[in-house]
Amino acid sequence: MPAIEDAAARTAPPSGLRERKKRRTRDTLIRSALELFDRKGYERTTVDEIAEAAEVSQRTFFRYFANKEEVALAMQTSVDALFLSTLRSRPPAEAPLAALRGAVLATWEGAGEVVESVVPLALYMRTYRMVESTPQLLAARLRALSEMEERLAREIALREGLDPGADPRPHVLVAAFGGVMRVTARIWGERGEDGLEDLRLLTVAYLDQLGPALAGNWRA
Amino acid sequence: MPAIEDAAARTAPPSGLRERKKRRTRDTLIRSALELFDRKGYERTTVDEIAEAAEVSQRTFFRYFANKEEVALAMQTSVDALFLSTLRSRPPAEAPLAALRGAVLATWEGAGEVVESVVPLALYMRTYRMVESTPQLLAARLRALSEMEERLAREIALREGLDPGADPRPHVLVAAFGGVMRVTARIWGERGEDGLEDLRLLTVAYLDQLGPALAGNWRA
DNA sequence: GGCCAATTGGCAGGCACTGACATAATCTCC
DNA sequence: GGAGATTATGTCAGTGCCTGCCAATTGGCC
Repeated sequence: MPAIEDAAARTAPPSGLRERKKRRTRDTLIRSALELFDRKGYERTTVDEIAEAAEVSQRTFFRYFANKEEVALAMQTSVDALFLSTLRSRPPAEAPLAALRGAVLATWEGAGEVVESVVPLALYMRTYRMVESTPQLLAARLRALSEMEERLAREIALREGLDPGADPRPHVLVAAFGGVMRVTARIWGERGEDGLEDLRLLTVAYLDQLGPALAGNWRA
Repeated sequence: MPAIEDAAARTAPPSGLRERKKRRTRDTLIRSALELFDRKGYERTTVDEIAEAAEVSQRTFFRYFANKEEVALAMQTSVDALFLSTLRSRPPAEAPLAALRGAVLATWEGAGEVVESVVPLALYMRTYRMVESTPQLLAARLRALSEMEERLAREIALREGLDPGADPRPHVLVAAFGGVMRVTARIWGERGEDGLEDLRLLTVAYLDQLGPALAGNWRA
């Protein structure tokens, strides 16, 4: 059930009845879980409750998701996959940082559809914030992002025709980029704004500060 | 048991017998845990085994550490605290990034002592690598680093006389810096080198790539 | 309809973690 | 140096996450 398979399953047309049913079960589990989390909080929701709401056994839940965290992060995982494929389709002439920046913004354009096919967008946004404020979920999310960065670095190295094992720049760039993305996510979560548009603006503003922030002396 | 208290307890001279005994129990728990983790692996070590090795009840273990992850990361938490205080004692004239860079290197100078007072340095280094390769621990570690970054950003803002809520630069700088630190930790972990010196060299090399990596076009 | 493979449910059990209460060890003050 | 307050520890019972195992059900295919 890694992200790659999810993306494939979501992209490929559902072949038989079996596949379609699995997809439906999975989506139902996600929707049930996120609604319960939203209503009662993550920690006070048990896996049994999620399974019951989705009308499957607890055992089946764990066949779809390795653990409780995974279902909470399922939609973000989908968006991550979308981001990666968006990056791949960026014009090769773009500079690395520009490509990353462009890919984020483009992803958030199309993310709405992907999300809405499973859960209401508003619920997703509340989940996004819940992740930021729930220690266990934040930890899991950060780990997922760390794996994501590894993939991004490889992608950037590929674009630039570099060996990612030899040249540090892809890793360093992606690390800096990822760092900024996390800061904006956190700060956006702390503020009360629900809108995706606020998140976009914040991201752009912060990304544009990367250069100035690294400049030697701010007081000059 | 947050990092702040630990640092205080470790710095302040143990007042009474009670305090000394608590410190000893805590250190014994850490040592027992890290040795077991090193020998049998993190997941295959139970809290009961750790408690037994330290000759306390399981319940007592959980009075010293909120969870199994915490004891695994205890030493890194101490080093983090050392890093923060090292940063505070940096000359105010230093530019932000230079201060961070200087503080890391200085910290690793003094970290040996802090660590050795509880566990052998070699065991600590193996633990460091174990964290990188154990998903659950890595997640917890990344979360701790994220909190650390928040503190660092406040510290940088203080140095520069800025309002961290208004000026994005402290957060952005620290995020980029933290990103690079994580990349070096991961890459160092993937390679086979045990030495702290290798980690130092890698860190310096990667930090120096921050500027070039952000430059518009690498192929120019 | 009937065989094969995949999916699901039910159950038992391990392990992390918590609340409640009793016991034992330190501390304080006289 | 002992009584009483304070704090640390142990024991026990219980909850919830997660897994292995086997039986039952369901969809794919001839």
